[in-house]
Formats: sequence, C-alpha cells, structure tokens
Amino acid sequence: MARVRISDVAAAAGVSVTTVSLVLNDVESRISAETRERVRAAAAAVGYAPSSVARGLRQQRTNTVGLISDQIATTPFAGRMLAGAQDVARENGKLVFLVDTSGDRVVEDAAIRALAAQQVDAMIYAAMWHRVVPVPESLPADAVFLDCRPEGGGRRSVVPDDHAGGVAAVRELVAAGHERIAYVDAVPGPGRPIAADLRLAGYREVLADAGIAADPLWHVHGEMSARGGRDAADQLLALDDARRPTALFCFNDRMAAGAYLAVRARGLRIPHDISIIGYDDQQLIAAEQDPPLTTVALPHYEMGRWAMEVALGIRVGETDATHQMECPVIRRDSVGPPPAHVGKQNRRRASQHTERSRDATPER
Amino acid sequence: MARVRISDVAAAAGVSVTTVSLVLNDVESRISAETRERVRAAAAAVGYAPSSVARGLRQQRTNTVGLISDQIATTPFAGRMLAGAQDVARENGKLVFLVDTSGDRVVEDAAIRALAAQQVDAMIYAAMWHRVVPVPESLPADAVFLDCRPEGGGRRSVVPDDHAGGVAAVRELVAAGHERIAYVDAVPGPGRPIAADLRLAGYREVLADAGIAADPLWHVHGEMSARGGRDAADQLLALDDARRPTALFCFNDRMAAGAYLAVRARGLRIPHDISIIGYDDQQLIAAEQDPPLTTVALPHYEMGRWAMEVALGIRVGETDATHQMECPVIRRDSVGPPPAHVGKQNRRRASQHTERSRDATPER
DNA sequence: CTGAAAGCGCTAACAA
DNA sequence: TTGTTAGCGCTTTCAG
Repeated sequence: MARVRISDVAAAAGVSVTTVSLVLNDVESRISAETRERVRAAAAAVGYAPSSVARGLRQQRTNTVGLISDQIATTPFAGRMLAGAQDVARENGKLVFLVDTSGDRVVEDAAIRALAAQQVDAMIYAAMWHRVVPVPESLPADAVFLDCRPEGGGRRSVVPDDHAGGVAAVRELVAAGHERIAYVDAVPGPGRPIAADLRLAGYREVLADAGIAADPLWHVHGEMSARGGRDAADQLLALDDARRPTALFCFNDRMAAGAYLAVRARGLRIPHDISIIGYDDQQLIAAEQDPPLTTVALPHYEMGRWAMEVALGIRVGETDATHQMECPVIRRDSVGPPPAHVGKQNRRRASQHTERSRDATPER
Repeated sequence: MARVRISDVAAAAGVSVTTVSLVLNDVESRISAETRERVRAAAAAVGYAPSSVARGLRQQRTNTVGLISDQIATTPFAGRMLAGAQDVARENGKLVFLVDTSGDRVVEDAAIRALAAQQVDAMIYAAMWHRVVPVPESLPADAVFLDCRPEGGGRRSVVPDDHAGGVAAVRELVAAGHERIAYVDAVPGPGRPIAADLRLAGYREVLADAGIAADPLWHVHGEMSARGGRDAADQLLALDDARRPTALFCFNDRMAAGAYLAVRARGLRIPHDISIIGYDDQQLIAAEQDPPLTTVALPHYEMGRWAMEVALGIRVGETDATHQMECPVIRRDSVGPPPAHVGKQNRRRASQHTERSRDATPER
C-alpha cells in the first residue's frame, strides 16, 4: 500500500496542497471554516500522515534529538535518566535517537556524525556515572552533558550534587544522635569516582561542624561491591568497644549491602546496634534489604529531564555551568539512635544537630 | 555556519553533483580513479557530510528503526535487550529511535504513528517481561515482538524459553543428587507471569522424569520480592525433617535472595544444608549474594539481537512463529549435593540424571 | 480566502 | 567517463 501524500488529500478535498498544508498545520490564516472542515475530513478519510522526512528537509528541523551514551542501556538505574529525557522529549513532540557506544571512542565519533547527518535538533551526551569526560571533537558546541562534566568545562551539564548528598547523609546520622560515624569509602587511585571524594568532603564537613573529632580509623576503603563493603565494614566492627563506630555511611548501596553481612556475621542488629546509610537508592538492593536500607537517592530521572529541557531550549537562562542536582535522603529502617550505653553524655549536642538537619537543602 | 551541500563539493572539485554522489556512495561506476580522488579530497576539505534527511526523502528509506517499549528504559536487565538490538543496528549502519511509552496505550499509539511518519525502515515492539501483549492497531504488520507474544499470534516474536529454563534448573538440582526439590513460585491469579507456569511445567516434568514423586507441600507461593521469597521459603523450612526439601528452585532471583534470608534465619548454610537456584541472573542480586547464587539467565542481549536481525531482514527464513531462546544455567556456589544424611540410597539414580543434564539443550 | 510554484539536498534515469 | 535534470513530499513566499 503506497504512501498517501498531501496531494492525495488535496485532490480528495478539491483544494490545493497549500490549503491542506495550511489547515493541517494550524497556520493562522484566513482559510474558511468550511474549507478547513472539508480538508480535515478528507485527510482522515484517506488516512493521511505527513512525512516528517519531507518536512524535515524543507524546514531544516527534524524534531528529533540524539542521545549518546557510553552504557546508558546496560546500567540499572541510568535507565531512569533515559526515562526523564524521554518524557520531556515526548511532551514536546520530539523523538529521541539513542546510541549506546559501549565506551568505544570510534563508535562514539561515528555515532555523533550519524546523528548530525540526521539533522537532530539537539544532542545530549550522557555517562552512566558521575565523572569527567573528554569532549568528543565532533560534538556540537550546544550539546548538553548528562551525569558527567566536560573536561575543561564551558558546556552545559548536569550532575548529582554528591557533596551535598554526603552532607545530608551524615547529618541524618548526627541527627539520630550518632557521634562515632564511619565512612566506608571506595578505594583510592585511578578509577575512583569523583563522587567518592565529594561525599568524603561532605562527611568531614559535617563531623567538623558538629564538633566531632573523626577517628582516622573510621575511614576505611573497599572495592565497590558487596564483598568490598563487607570486608571494609568488618574492619570497623573489629575495633575495640571504645572506638567502634555506631553508624556507617557507605559509599554506595552495594557496599552497604555488604556491611549488612558483616554486621550480621557478628550477631549485631540493624539499626539497634549499628545504623547504616547508603547511597544511590538502587531499588533492587536498598529496598530489599532486611531491614530496608536508608540511603541517598541519585536524581537520575530529574537529571534526564533537566538535560532534555535545556537541550530543547525549554529551560532557558542556564549558564554554561555545571548544574548540581539535589540528592534526597530516602528514609527507610536502617538508621536509628545509637545503643543506649554509648555517647549518652552528648545527647544534648546531638539534638542541636537534629534541628539543623531539618533546614532546607544544604547550601552550596 | 551553514550546512555544506553536495553542490559545494562538486564546485570545489570541479565536477558535477552526480559525480560526487557516485564516488561518495561507492557506486560501481566508471569514474576515473583520478576524479575519484579529487572528489574525496574536496569533500574532506570542505567538511561535507551528506544529509540523511534529503537522502531519506529521495530513497524512501531512512536507515532508522523504531523501538517501542512499555518500560524498557526503567527496568534493570531489559537494558540488555536494548544493547543487543542497538549493537546489531549499529553494525548495519542503522540508528534506533527509542520510545518508552510507560505502558500508556495512547502514548503508544502516538509513538507508533510518529515513528511511521519518520519512515523508519522497521519497528520492534518490546515488553519488559515475557508476556502476551495486545497488538496495537497502528503497528505495521512486519513489526517484530521482543520479549512478548502478540495476542493471536501470527507475528514474528522472540521470547525466553522459560519451559526449557525450568527444566534446566531442576535438572541441575537433580544432577547434584537432590530428590526433595521445592518450587518457590509466584502467586496465582491475574498478574501472574506466564513464565511462572512454564517454569512450573518444567519443574514437574523433570521430577516425573526422574521418578520423584513431588510432595504437594513443596510447591509454595509468594510475592515476587525478597520478602515474598523469604516467607514462602520459610514454610518449606518449617516442614518436619522427613519432608523438608534439600533444594529450592525459586521463580526469580529476588525471591531466591529472600530464601537466603529464611535459610540463614534458621541457622542453616547454603549450599551445605540446602541448595538454591534462582532465575533471571540479575547481576546486582545473584552475583552479590553470599554465596553467589546459581541461577538461570534470561538471554536479553541475544533476544535483542535476534529481534533486530529479523527486523532488518538480516536473519531470514524466520517463520511467523514465536522464537524461543535458550536460558542457560549460570553456575555459581549455591548448589551442592544434599546433606549426607538424606537420600543417600538414591545416589545412583541421581547420577544418571547427571549424565542427562549434560545433553545439549533440552528438546521440546 | 486560495493557488502556483520554488526549493530543501539528494539520487538516479537518461543524455552526451 | 561525466553532466543534466527530474523528482522524493512538504512548506512557504508571492500572486491572484
């Protein structure tokens, strides 16, 4: 069955193609209501659907946007970014081209060129975790960076505010009355996420702020997996009673899940004996723990929306700077007050911090 | 900076646009090697990139394919399907339009029409879990269904072979020497995945085949979550010694993770006291358990590839039937022989099944 | 209020 | 071996 063209509609309605185009595109014009009606009826009757290809050629806009990513399709929560971007696109009548480069620079370059050849109206360059990315040479200057920062800056980008997230997490613990708070960190060295340093800074800031002298032994490292978290947490639990932390801030939920194992192995209970807070809010991990894990959520969906909104020019006035998006604390059941026999003398000071943690978003 | 057109290249090379088109598209033709070289140089010099929009209009093929899905972007492992489809597309110089409808029929219909207007060369309709889907009216007849079966059949589709997967899982257990094997199933009623019934059938088949009379109490149900799995498994563990199963086949990995909890709560060890096998191979769950969970993998990546290959006509000769794709057993550490004090007398028979389980894909 | 016609950038008959 | 030219289906001046 051959494609039905605008001329078919024109013929059916007994008017010119101009008229059809005018009414179907709602161009403010002086087409009589009667003709308008006739054209619409004819279009419906013959089952007309305009060719966006022809329209794209004529108007030089295709109503499509390209989304290039290293692995957006294969990482669990990054799909949320896609969904956010996708929703905004749809709300605005755009279709999105998705290209997953699996991190291959050659593929990436080819993809960007292919997208440019398609005359996409905008491009978004996404990473699956917060990091600094080299800017592909062929990438248009107005592309927006999603969940990554362009090397050298000077481009619009959106990333999670991991510093504020670290602050929020530790404040949550302080507010519950904890003073001996440990940070179960990722391993130093290359491959270390910048988020790890940002969250660490937040951790230190809150402790200093609360007048708590952090014991260096409370800062432990492990691989970013359940096993790594378990081993790192175990070091903490092995400390003698006077130094053993009552609360753990884990770099991510996988490590937190490992910490659960270490805690359980020693016959301790969460949150009765020890409180744990994670990061990422990975549904399959955090919500399924026993007890469910309190954590800090990565705002993937919102970042996806933001990126698409600025890419389409819906959200204006954004400077060429990096936008930091808030990471909210998701309260579940893994944080409680410290055991009665420790730190009682500081309860008063702790409650001041409770007040504080109720403030609005931490500044910065 | 204005777009550079083919005529610009022609001018720069001192030839006609035809010549440029011919050499740049490698059309077997009698263009002299010298001219060819000159054209290529000119194209590179002016930075020419052909407009796929114009080409699409002219050739009536756009080298794009549309992928409609209910929630492909937001479910963890379904991203693998996208990756598979994506890879095949890229290998063939196609770009894929992704549309996530969040299950909204109106959005879905609009998306299909938009894709048709874009003149995509093919369409794939994907679901995020194996089920029967109503066929959208506007969907082209040659669209291929991914991870779902079209209501009424008669379309090309690919789904996991959940029956064979169930068989493989239970054979794995039988091969290890188990006879008291339970199935931790999803709850009956609406919303029950068809995979649950298929796997159940596989379970029954293998037991019957092995001459094991299944105790009806070994078939328990629970919500498809860790909590549901824990509660269901606990019913099994509460059975008296003579009937308590030594191995659990869980409908999915989440439920298996719950079973771990139940086992641990009773002070039992995996796989020493009880063996567990899951389904799905959700990385974040299965690989991170302690011990790592043996499970059956859903071949998402392969299904994605298959769908794209038939959509593009690369894989030919596929009938209008449903293609079932093998689900391989992923061996980790949660399956071992049953405790020494049970079922010893049957060791011999069990070993026959070991032989059997080494066969190629189970027939059906 | 409506229509004729040009042209978006490209490919492919057909000519030369 | 290369060039001319007619569209692909649509939007949009410009005339009527």
